[in-house]
Amino acid sequence: MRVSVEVDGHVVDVYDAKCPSRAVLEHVTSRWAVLVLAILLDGTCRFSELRRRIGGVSEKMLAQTLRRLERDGFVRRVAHPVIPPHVDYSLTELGEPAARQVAGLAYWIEEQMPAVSVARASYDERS
Amino acid sequence: MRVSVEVDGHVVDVYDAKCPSRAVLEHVTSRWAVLVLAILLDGTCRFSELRRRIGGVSEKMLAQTLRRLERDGFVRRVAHPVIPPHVDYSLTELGEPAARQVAGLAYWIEEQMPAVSVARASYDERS
DNA sequence: CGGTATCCAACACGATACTG
DNA sequence: CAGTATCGTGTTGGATACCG
Repeated sequence: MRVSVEVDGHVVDVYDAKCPSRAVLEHVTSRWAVLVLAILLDGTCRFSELRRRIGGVSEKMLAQTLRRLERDGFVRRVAHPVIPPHVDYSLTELGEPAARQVAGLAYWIEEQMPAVSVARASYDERS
Repeated sequence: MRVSVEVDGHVVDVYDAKCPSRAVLEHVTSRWAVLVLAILLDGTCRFSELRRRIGGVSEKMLAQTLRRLERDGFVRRVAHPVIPPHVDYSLTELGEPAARQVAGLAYWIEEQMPAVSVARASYDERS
């Protein structure tokens, strides 16, 4: 099963659920990954600072998100051998353009919120 | 709770879980919405054709995804009053740039898959 | 501080059956 | 054809407790 789409003169193939790139896309656009990437655009950040700035994320989910992004090569994890522990997270060369696109989408959506509200009001009225 | 990020000279604010734009972002980047938007970039499409081209999506989830995108103003639904029913889905003026960004990200990720594989191999080896 | 392990609730999702 | 309704389940995700 293949889905071919043209974007800016390029052909995009989105395969079925078993396509590996679809999994990566889901990692990057997942609930917490979007926010992690956006924050890391600001620069290196520690675990607990990420947790504080995102707000509402559990330790478990943040750790899971970070490990997945690290494994895919978007995030770099540097653990300093000190006590108490000190771990820095930052974007890799691969992660930065990803973060930029994701954050760009977030920014664009925020700009469009008035239009979205209008559309919703219109939809809800018809129903 | 506020997260400020600079992207291309703009300041992006990603608020906490109650921020309305965060919900819209999740709608647009959700599992099936990404694929629906990508396909609709190709042009108008009927319900069953969407279902066929995506592959692996249930009627329920496709309907739910389409309704959410329609309500947010990204997708236009046109029902022709004929028997058997004929319903066309297409992108709105708001939906097209959204679809372009999402599909662009999907395309970019697919390009980076070799790098992702290398990163994964490296990560898995260290563990 | 920066996690992991465990448990449990909510819900996302799919399968199936049914309808205008 | 284009859905809706209902049900069952598997995964997601939060809370809590604990560890190096």
